Amino acid sequence: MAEYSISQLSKEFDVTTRTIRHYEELGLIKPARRGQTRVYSPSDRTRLRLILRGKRLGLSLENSREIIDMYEPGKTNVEQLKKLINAIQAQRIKLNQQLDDISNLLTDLNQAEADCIDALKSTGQH
Amino acid sequence: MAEYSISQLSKEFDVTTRTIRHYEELGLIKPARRGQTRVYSPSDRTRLRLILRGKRLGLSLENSREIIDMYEPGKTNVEQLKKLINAIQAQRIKLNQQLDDISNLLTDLNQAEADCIDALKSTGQH
DNA sequence: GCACTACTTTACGTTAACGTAAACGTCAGT
DNA sequence: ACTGACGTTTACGTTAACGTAAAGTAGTGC
Repeated sequence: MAEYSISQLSKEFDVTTRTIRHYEELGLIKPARRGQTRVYSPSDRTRLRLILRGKRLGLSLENSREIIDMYEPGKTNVEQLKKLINAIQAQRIKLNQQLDDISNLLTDLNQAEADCIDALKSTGQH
Repeated sequence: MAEYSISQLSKEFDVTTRTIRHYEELGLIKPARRGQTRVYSPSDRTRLRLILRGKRLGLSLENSREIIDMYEPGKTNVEQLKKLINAIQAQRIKLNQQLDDISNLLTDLNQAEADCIDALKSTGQH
């Protein structure tokens, strides 16, 4: 019914509730409240997903906030938009660098694995 | 002549000398010494490159050390080799996840940028 | 009514990855 | 002999991203 508790999200994404509250302290998520209890909307859930994706990519939470905020039009200020486009471009460059890194690392891993397998073979064992 | 000073490497890779020494404290690089001065070989330089690549991918230094150590045959112990192959496989899974993340993020960025440009157009400005 | 469970706030603790400062050695140039 | 430029060690400081413990609230089952 498009509504989540903190422990539900915590289980779904395998993070502690402390972590989720921490993101709120930093202003990354702003769940509604029923009484004093946090109530998360699908949109809140999406933000959490994006934050965690950012983490997997090695972004800081501050960095993730900026990126996530790009998706929300909000400020229709021209200068703001131009800044955003620049930020997007910068981010794209970083990501392409990461793609390159990953590609190289994968190649290296293949090589390392092949070496391992060779070494295993030469021991006569399996 | 296949030999580098700490400041040379620091400039080449745009990190501080403190950072390079820190990696040595953690046992990630073991440069030779001329007197008490550090002397880096091409192999040391490569290790540094790999560490920094790991950083860009969001790996911990500890994590990077493990990966880098995969490249050096060294232990021809069968169990060791099998453990390495497993580690490599795990790493590969993480990297493929990252590839997915990046691909998604790039798509999102394209969308965000398109939205920005649309917003700019509608203001009549350029 | 009482235990249980899930939620809350407050606040100090911890770890990784360096930053930064102090105090010193060594060699090249003037 | 003095001044930089570059190197060294030692050691405390800092920031991000939570962990962890304490103490309280609020509904649910029996």
